[in-house]
Amino acid sequence: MGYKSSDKPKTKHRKGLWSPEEDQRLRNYVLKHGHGCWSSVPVNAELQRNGKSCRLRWINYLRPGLKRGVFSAQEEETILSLHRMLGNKWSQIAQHLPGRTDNEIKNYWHSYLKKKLLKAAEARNKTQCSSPSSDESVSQGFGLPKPKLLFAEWLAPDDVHDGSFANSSDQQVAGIISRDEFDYYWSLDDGVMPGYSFNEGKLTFGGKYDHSTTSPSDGSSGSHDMFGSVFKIEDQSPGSADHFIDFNSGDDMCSQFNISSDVMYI
DNA sequence: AAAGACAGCAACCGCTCGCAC
DNA sequence: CGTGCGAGCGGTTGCTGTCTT
Repeated sequence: MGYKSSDKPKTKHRKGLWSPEEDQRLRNYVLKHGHGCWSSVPVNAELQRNGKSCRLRWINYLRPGLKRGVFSAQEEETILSLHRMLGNKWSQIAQHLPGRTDNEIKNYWHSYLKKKLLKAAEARNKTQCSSPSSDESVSQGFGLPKPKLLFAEWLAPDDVHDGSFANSSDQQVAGIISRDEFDYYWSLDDGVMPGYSFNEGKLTFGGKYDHSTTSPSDGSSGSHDMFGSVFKIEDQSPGSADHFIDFNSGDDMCSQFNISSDVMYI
């Protein structure tokens, strides 16, 4: 690995902060020619940076349509909801926040949201340390508002599109979908989901989370790996077929989501 | 006013993945 | 099938501005 000193590439790439001139060069070049192959961008744009650095600068700072400034409460809640589902998949989270970059979201998480979660957890632990049910604090997601996951299959199209369902459904569905995430954030016996039960790894409602269909082929699919499971939604209308979201399929599960406001539709 | 501590953010680094050969 | 290369991602680092002592 690595080069002997005599074999090192001749080009000395600049590092550190970008100057306004460099930004201007990169912006002009990409807007005019597109980036194409990033490794050729610095050469063509006469920048003493490497392609990787150019790409990052463009994506995180120069790209048109970027939203700068503080995150709104709605964006914050979206990040929290998605992070509970996806973990540190910043690029996937960023896809649901137009104008925000993965780097920005990641920084925001590390500098603010993570601390906020910890504080909330501490506060909850303090208030509940005398309570007999310590698990409850965990199942309620550090005291944060529960994400609202709605299954579009169940909704009238109008409801899905105008969001009215979302505004009236807080007591109908609130939660997220992996089994352990259920354990973690979803209090199934707290009455918010009448008619739903969770038995032997199966969530039974109109649809069910069928843990028995989990593929064991990938040993890495631990019990905390929602992607190692198949989420099965049974349409409640007679004669209709079951629907699966197969987290083993390799498909980007986010592509199957439609997020509107703070509500995620499947 | 100066120095140290801290927080936020931009950028770098190392790794993985996909693709072409 | 193995190798090389480019792109993309996530963790980490380090710079800079602000706050505290």
